[in-house]
Amino acid sequence: MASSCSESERVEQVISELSRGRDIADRIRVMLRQTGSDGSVQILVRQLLDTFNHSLTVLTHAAADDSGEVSQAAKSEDSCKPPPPPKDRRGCYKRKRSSDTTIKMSSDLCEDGHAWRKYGQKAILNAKHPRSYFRCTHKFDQGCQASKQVQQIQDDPPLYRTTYNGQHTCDKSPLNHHHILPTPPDSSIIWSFNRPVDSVKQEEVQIKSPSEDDYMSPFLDLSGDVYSCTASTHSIEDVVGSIEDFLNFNP
DNA sequence: TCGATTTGACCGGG
DNA sequence: CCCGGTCAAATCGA
Repeated sequence: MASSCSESERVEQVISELSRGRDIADRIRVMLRQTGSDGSVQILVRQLLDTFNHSLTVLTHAAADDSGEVSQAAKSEDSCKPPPPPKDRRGCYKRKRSSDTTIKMSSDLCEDGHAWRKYGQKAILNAKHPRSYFRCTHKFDQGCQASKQVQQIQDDPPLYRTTYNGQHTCDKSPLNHHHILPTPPDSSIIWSFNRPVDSVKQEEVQIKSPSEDDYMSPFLDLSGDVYSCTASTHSIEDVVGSIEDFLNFNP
């Protein structure tokens, strides 16, 4: 892992190229449908689309994992502070399972329409930059369970990964945030891992989809460089793991 | 003064 | 036992 910075840049380029390939394949699929072409050809094109989507998923995951190689030499112990009083916080919180998680890759920290309150920051092993933890400002007054993590995964150009957890149940405008971004999302990649009962996200898919047919890939492709993946029964790790297995046949 | 952020400690899953 | 996620006291700033 000597040159992971340039490596992540290359990964981004590959992601971009794969996106184009996926779009082209998608257009071919539409044309085949319109011309009533051979069903077996359509299946092949569908598989091609899946391959593009799988590859994009793996690369995004790899870019995130690979984004740092720097030492965690920031563990400086402060010895000049008085010892804090002992606190018993056993059982004071439960770690959440990663259900209903949306990962957004973005070149800037654009506003998503919700009020967030930062509650923590942590240096992550093998990551250059610390990860910041946010929860909805209305967590306590309205019980909103939404939270997000933001981590810079690349320096030049800056690339941020924002992981959204949970749904906003607060009064603020719910969940149109992908559509009300002040800047066009063409520099972002959004991966949504949702259950099919998640009507809000499904609506998002419908809005973004080019209103076509009944393409039944588990990977729903959206317009532009925004992608969504529906994982009906799997966790993100399961999906990514199976994709990685799949890609072992396509190195 | 009060809400937001920072930061080190604590907890628990893997 | 390591490391990521969360808590909460200290600090900041409007």
